[in-house]
Amino acid sequence: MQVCADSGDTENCPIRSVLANVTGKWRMLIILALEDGPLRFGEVKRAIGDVTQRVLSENLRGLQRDGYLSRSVEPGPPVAVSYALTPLGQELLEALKPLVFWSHRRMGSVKAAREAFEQQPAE
Amino acid sequence: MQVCADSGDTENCPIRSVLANVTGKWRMLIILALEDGPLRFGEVKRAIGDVTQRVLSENLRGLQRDGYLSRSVEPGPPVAVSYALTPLGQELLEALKPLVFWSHRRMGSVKAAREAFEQQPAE
DNA sequence: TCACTTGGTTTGCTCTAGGATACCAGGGAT
DNA sequence: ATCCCTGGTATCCTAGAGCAAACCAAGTGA
Repeated sequence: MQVCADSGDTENCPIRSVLANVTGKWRMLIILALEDGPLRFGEVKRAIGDVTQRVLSENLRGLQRDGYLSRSVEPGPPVAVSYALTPLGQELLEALKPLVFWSHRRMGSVKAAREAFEQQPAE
Repeated sequence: MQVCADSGDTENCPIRSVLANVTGKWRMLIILALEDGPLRFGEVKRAIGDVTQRVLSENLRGLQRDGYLSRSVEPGPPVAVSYALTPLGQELLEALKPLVFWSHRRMGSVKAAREAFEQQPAE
């Protein structure tokens, strides 16, 4: 495969320089939330549920910075700010899907492994 | 798609309960390093490059806990401990590949977006 | 004038992943 | 006796992600 994981070439390792910014507790959730079209700030917040405004706006800015989503302000009476996936963000979403589907199918196996491991730290 | 990202149902959200443990700075790298067969502790460390023993053994334990890899000790004169992907771990690797390939192809776009964003915080 | 909405920012805290360094145990080799 | 090899563990510390709660600004409506 030869993807990296070798030599401390952090700068040119796609995992370290790209994927590291997709991890974190919220970013994947935000990208998935935007799958079906643009959402406003409050809608994203409601979709995810338990994220604070500060953390959400931080993460949105981070995703915008990496080019995954765009931010547009429509200055109606109550200022409306909406976020949408860019083409790059949609590509990322597609690349992400196999992983998301897999985790959905295998969640049970992982939880079982977890419990099994907890019970026998013997040996 | 309907994968979660809605309602604070953390427990049954595959992203939060499964994928959150694959993130972190080292775990993907470890899984990729083990793609071509079992490796011993020192070999994993050398493959990744700049990880401390403490952090590496923590992460290996975490991946073992979730059932992605197995640990086997062969008590030769210098004790040899080797790690290998389990079938579950290999499935995870397959699900991970599209994302890894994508990040490899698009690393340039992401870096460009990053630079463009830094230069115009105007407006 | 005051309260309410949306979409934030600011301050200050906590919690945990990760980092540096040292030590340990079993068995060589010298 | 002493030092090296393996694969760790023990301690202590730092930095950054995330949290809570307050504040802010523009506009609306009563």
